[in-house]
Amino acid sequence: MSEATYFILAALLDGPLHGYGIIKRAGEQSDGRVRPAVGTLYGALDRMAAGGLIAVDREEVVDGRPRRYFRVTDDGVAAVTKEAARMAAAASLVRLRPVHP
Amino acid sequence: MSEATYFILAALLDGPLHGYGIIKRAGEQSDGRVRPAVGTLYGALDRMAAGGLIAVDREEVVDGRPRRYFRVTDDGVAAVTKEAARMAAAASLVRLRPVHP
DNA sequence: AACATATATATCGAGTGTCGAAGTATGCGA
DNA sequence: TCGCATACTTCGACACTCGATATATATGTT
Repeated sequence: MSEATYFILAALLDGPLHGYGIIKRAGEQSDGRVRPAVGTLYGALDRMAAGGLIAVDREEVVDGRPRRYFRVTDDGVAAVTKEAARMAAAASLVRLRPVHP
Repeated sequence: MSEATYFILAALLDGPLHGYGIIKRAGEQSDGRVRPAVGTLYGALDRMAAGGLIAVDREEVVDGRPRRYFRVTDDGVAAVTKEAARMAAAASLVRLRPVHP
């Protein structure tokens, strides 16, 4: 799983969001460090929808602008949880590394 | 920093290694989950050497086969440490997420 | 003896993912 | 009125990863 995919799924864990909302949420959740580009977002969204990790929740029109809300599926929750464990393990590799004097 | 880059740097933290040794070490350190392909390895090695994260430690010939040992530089240690912190934070995003009943 | 596997490096093309720009459109604040 | 934030889509350029290929030796397996 790519990092963009991970942050997009993480952004959806608190409830359905539309594309632009996901970008903002990812930025908030990472203190501004991760801001997926639009091209990245919609590509990842398409792939994840095809893979069953997310689904279109609903479509609205607000102020004449369309909004597509996505929600994470059970498979998506499982995938992002597994990925978080994998990342934590990878981080420990360096962070908890034995000292070599 | 890509994941391959991260695992290659992590593999070098315990001392200089040659290319093939890095692939094996990455596999060991990740319980077989990460095995960079040769193409990935040499590409990453070139990029990191150009970026000053690693350097050629020495070159040997063992059993008629050449070996190039790489070592991580101070910049490389700093980079991989920073990346580990970033990954741990990203993992916490999902792992320590507040419960939404 | 023949074959597969492991060790070891290098390169190349194919595929995938990421980025930023461009295009389209509205509302709001300076 | 100008610029910025909001909002979606598509496109080309670029970077990264993979696996195959090439080359070569040693060891283990059938």
